[in-house]
Amino acid sequence: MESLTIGKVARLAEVGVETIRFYERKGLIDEPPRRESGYRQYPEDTVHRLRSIRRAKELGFTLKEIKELLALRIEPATTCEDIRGRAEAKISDIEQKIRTLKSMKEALMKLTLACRGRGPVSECPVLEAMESDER
Amino acid sequence: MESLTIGKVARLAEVGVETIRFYERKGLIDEPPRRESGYRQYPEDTVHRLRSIRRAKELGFTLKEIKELLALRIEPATTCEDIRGRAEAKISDIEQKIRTLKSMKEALMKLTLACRGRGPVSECPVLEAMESDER
DNA sequence: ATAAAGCCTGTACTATACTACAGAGTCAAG
DNA sequence: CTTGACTCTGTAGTATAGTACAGGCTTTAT
Repeated sequence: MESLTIGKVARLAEVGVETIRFYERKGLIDEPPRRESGYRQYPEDTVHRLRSIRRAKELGFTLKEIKELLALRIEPATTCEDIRGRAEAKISDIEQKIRTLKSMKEALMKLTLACRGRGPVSECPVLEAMESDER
Repeated sequence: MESLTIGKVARLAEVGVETIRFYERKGLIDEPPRRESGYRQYPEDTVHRLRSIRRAKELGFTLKEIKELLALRIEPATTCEDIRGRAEAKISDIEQKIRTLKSMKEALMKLTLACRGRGPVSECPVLEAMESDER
């Protein structure tokens, strides 16, 4: 078990040192043990957690939501019912996101085809796609 | 062709009046014509545009990106090549998002199954999924 | 005709998610 | 054993995306 300084973790996870301390304050990562000097000592898997957070962020989840997602693993098994409920809610959330992304993708593909064929692109299929996804 | 006041548009699009003016300043929606009194007069399709913007935002696109997406329709046909390039870039972007969302969804489904079966949920499949999606 | 509701500009404030110091102590390579 | 890179806490500043007035004119319903 190697242990890493904050700077090393930052470099490996491709985030800023300040970001790590910020996430710690926000409860997204655990407070790591310290040496006598006060320096934080991180286990290697913190790097993965940070990368996970970054990825989830790119998907449009807020830090608050990400915290919830990550919390699903550490909750005691006694609240299993609740965990399942929350996981299922996240699943429909994700499914909705996928559906909307798919229709946007199709719209964009139509657009590129129209471009390829040199046809007129007066109407906006992107807009259409996003509009047709109303619930 | 009905024309709508800002308040009506806001109600129909389910956004705030201030948000519409904000989007106008940011160039996400066109400056509408005004009456003599200075009141904005919107065409009906502004409502759809606003809903589109809201949906794109939920997918993790920033206003800047949304502006780009919307701009794809109004660019003159002369830059067709460029439009196609940008559309294709957005498509791979979207595909990546979909892939990551799918693996998150699968992870969450595993989690709910584990819960259903009352099995131990010590490891975090959500985290795993997000981690295994590294490029 | 008058009052409530709506709209105008402009500025200021909020939440989220960082990012950047300041000032002081710590570590490690030559 | 020093010096430069690193870390600490704490506070302040930035970008994004709104949100909330203030003070004043306009519409509309009664």
